[in-house]
Order: sequence, then C-alpha cells, then structure tokens
Amino acid sequence: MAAPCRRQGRPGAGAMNLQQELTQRLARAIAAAFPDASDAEPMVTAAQNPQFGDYQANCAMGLSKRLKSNPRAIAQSIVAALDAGDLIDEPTIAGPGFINMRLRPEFLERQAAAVGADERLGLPVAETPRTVVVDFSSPNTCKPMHIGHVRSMVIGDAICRLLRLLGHRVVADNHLGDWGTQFGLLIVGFRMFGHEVPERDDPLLRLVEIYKRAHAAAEADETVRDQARAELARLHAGDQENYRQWQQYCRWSMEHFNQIYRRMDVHFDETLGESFYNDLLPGVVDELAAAGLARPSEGAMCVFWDDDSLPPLLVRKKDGAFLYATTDLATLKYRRDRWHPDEIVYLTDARQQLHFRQIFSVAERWGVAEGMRLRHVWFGTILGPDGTPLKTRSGDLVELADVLDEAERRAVEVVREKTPDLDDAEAGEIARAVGLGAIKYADLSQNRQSDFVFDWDKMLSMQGNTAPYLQYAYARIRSIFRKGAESGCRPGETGVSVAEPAERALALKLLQWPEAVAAAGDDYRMNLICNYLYELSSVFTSFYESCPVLKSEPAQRDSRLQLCDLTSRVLKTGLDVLGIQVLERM
RNA sequence: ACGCCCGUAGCUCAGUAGGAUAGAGCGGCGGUUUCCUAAACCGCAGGUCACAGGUUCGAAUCCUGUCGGGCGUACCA
Repeated sequence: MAAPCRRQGRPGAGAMNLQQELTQRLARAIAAAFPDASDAEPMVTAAQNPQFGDYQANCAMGLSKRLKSNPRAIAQSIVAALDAGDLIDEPTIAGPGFINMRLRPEFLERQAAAVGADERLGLPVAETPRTVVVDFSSPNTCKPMHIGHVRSMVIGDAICRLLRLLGHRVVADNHLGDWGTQFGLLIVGFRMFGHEVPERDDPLLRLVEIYKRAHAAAEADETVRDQARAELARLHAGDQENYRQWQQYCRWSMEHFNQIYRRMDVHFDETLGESFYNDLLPGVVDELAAAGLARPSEGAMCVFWDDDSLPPLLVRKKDGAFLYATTDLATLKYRRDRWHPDEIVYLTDARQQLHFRQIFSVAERWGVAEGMRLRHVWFGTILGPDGTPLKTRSGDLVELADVLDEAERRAVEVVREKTPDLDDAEAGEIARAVGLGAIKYADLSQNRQSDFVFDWDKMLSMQGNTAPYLQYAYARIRSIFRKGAESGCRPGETGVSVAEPAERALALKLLQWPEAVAAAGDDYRMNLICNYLYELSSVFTSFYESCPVLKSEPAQRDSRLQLCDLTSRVLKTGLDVLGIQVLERM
C-alpha cells in the first residue's frame, strides 16, 4: 500500500503552539494597554464550550482588582490593543470579562496545510535538548513479571518516547533488583529440590517453584533458615560457586524479562543491577560521613536532618550491610558521572515518595545533584475489585504473561467477529496489536497518580475510549486511501477548506497536537496525550460520518484527503508515543 | 501519633494556572447501515463534586476543621 504523496516542506515550517502563540499576543496587548501590569498572565485556555469560540483569555477579572477598574472595560482595552487579526476574528467580551476568541477559517486552512507539509506535524523541536535518565521497570530478579509491573514499564517507556519526540536525549535505564536477601534461600532450595523440580520452557518459573518449596521448608525448619543465611553471607563474601549460581538465576530472570519486554515493545539503553554498584557502597558511606551527613547511631550509619524536616535515613546496618538507599545514592552519583544528565526521572509506585524525598535531599546536601533535576514520577497501586492488591484465586499475583495471553485471546475473538475475511496470520497480528494496545491504553489513559482498579473487562475492553478505538479510526483512514488509490485519488495541492463544521473542528483539533504534547511533557502526564488522541479520533469519526471523502467534488475531496492524511499521521505519531501500534486494517 | 495521597453520575474515571451550564467511557433507554470498515455515529436519562465553615466578583479546584478510605514513618526493596 503506497503512502499518500506528501508535499515536501521544510521540517518545522508549520511549528506553532496555538495556545502559546495567543498567549504571547495577549501578553503584548496587556503590556501595551496597561504598562503597569505588563507582567500579568494572559491566562489563555482552549474554550470550555464551543459557543464561546476556540480560545478564551481569563485575565481581565484578575486584573480588575489590581487596576481598580471594571473587568469588562479592561477586557475592552486589551482587545483594542491586541494585534492578532491574522489568527482570529474580532474577539468578543462575555460575562464578567471573558475574552472569547475564534480562529479565522483562512488561518485554520493555511495552518492545516502548513502542518500537513511538516514532518513534525507542527511540533516545535526543543530549543535546548536535555539529557534525561529514566529509571523504570526495574523488576526484582527471580520473580516472574506480574500485573504490578505493568505501570512502571508502560508509563516509563511512554515517557522515554515522549522525551525523544520532543528532541531530548534519553537513557532508558533498567535498574534490576538483583541483590536481594532471597538468594541464600534460593541456593539452599536449589540444592534441596533442584533435582526433583522438572525443567520448563521458562526456567524462571522452575526457579520460582523451587523457591516456594525452599520457603516452605524454611518456615518449618530453623536449620534451613540458618543455611540460607550462611549461603547468602558466602555469596556476599565472593564465594565462587554461589556467585555462579547467582549469575545463573539472573540469566534466567533476564530471559524471562526480555521475553516480556519484547512482547510489550519496551526498550532500554542500559540495564544494570543493584549488584553493579556494590563496590561503590562503602565509599558512599565514607563520603557521607566525611561530609558530616552520616554519623553512627545505634551501631548503624544514618543520615539525619537537623531541622527534622525528614526522618533519618539509614545507609549502613549495624551488621555492616548496605541498604536500598545506599545503592540509590551510589547509582545517582554513577549516573551523574556516566551520562552528565540534566535530569533523572524515577518511576515507582506512590509508596516510595518519602524514600525519594530523602534520597534527593541527601544528594543535594552531598553535592552530587548539582545542576540536575531529580524527579520522582510516582503512580498509584494496582488493586483488585475489593480494593486490595490484586491476587489470583491461589493467592499469587496475576502474571503479566497471562494478562497478555488473555488480551490477545479476546482480541482474536473480536477480530474474527468483525472482520471474518482475514487470514490467520493477519488476524493474529491485528489481535496482538489490539490486545497489547488495550492493556497499555487502559493504564496510560488514567491519571498516573490514581490507584488503578484492575478489571479484566475494563483493561481488555475494545470499546469506547480505548486504544482499539484510536486504531480503528486510523484503519478507517487507511482504508479510504486504499480505496482512493484504486481510482488515483491522492491528497494534492489544492488547499484545505474548513467550510463544514466537522471539517473545522477536525482542523482545529489537529492544530492542537503541539499543545497536548507540551502539556503532557510538563509533568509526565501521559493521560493528556490519551485524552487528546481520543478527542481527535472522536472529532474525526464525526467528520467521517458527516463528510464523504471519496464521493465529494474534486476540490473538496482533495481537501478532505489532506485532513485524513494529517489525522492519520498525528494518530500514528501519538500512538507511537504511547507505545501502541497502528494497523492498516482491523 | 505524625506525614503523603484520595473521596466527583449506578460502575470506572477526567477535570493540576480558581472561571461561564462539572465532562467522558461503560451500563440503561431510544434512534441511525442502498454511502469511504456499525470495533462506529446521533439523542435521552442520570450529580447536595464526602460533610461543615472560610477566602473572593467567582471554589470540584485554595485555607481550616470533621468523617471515611489507602499508603508510609532507621536496620526490607
């Protein structure tokens, strides 16, 4: 299937954030009309209600107190000083002093054409590219991926994609938990039960079975616990055999993880376990002590805050062992030296907020956070219908591989029902993209800070505000181009027209893509991208219902084909940011 | 006990510069297919935004208090 021919334009030629542009125009008008209040925020937002126009400025009411004047009169003066006739009609003043603005159709038409010719779809490139390390996924080894791992993975990967789209350098860093206390028990368990637990396709699942038995044995028998402690100590002391065992477990774990990452289409630039930082830990504690941050307390080493703004942070146990916090500080310093990042982003669930406030504060006082922005991007917990963490009937966490299987199974059913004429290979491919998309979108479309109530039907839903809805909109557009190509229809040069309300609404929404990206990038809120794409698809579908494309007159057809083409490109780009595939057919 | 987060339609959730009549999906009810994919579209019903005060021209949003829920608070990660 040939892509619709695209006019070659200078990349970035159509770059414009409408909200920003109008904000700047309004700011100039305020400065001109009220020099004393030239610092006032114009407060331009997309109009709440289409009857008020496309954008509104809400600054006049706020200025009224400061200037001791009637807000409507203030709005009037701002409008009089406003130079934006190239973008909007004469603004109207409504209610207490809202400035309502409506974009001119000629502007929409010109801008839509410009964006259509722009590879970046109107999205400005970051003027100062930053280097951002994104720490996400970071599962513990020797445990299968379960449903609780999905958020960090999906949101983290999407944030990486978003930052790259904005023109930043990204280091996607998978910080494996490969140095826990479970290894002693695993080593003992392997010796006790290794010969009687059968091999499996996924060696990690065998390891988990062994661990379960070892755990039960330790519960029942004190000496097993002692052995586990001894093996762990031996591992930490550098025992060759135990080290080899440990490496084997880590390899099996990675095989399992990589299988999941491949299915999920999630990628990393760097994968280093906690074990990698082991040698650095004593030095970290020494430095903290030398800097006067850490001091002995009850036999341990601990960082205190003189003003008690934060509770004490333990960096070395009284038995000499180091902790999670120590590793995180060592990792932070290592990343600074290795990547010289402008920012490090950590994705974890909400429960680690205090931990990261402590880590960031220590890093600052220690001096290793100089010139770096440290951000804890946290998300809510995945809960079952009863409000507690999700479990299967046997009490285990739901395995991610099973969720992916179930999603595909459901998607196959829908594909078979809706599009029976597909061959098995294509149906399977569509089902994979649709099932995986549904899972990712269910997670990304929700405010990340809310707890996530897991519900098979909701998570794997293919109807309403879901990824399949967006994929379907895309597939319908591609279908138009397939059909159009048969009779030689291609989007051409005639220009875009927005005479019909549905055309106008679609063009406007398309021009707002940069706003959605900017808003999402501000605070890593991927749900804003989802909202936008859903609205775009929704506006498109209305357009699709009311505006025939291929059956319209040539000039109109050409314009509509351009709108379709642009819609499909924004959808593809947007879904790509979410890590969701588009489909030519579904 | 202290700290953080939360309480919005029957259900799941948007609403993070304080702005006009609080939105969406699902579920419910009713319509739409000689036409580019009906995984769709159009319409209707459904709300004391937990409660009580306060701030202001204006509060789901900010402040205080109460009730209810989740999580966290030095030898786990």
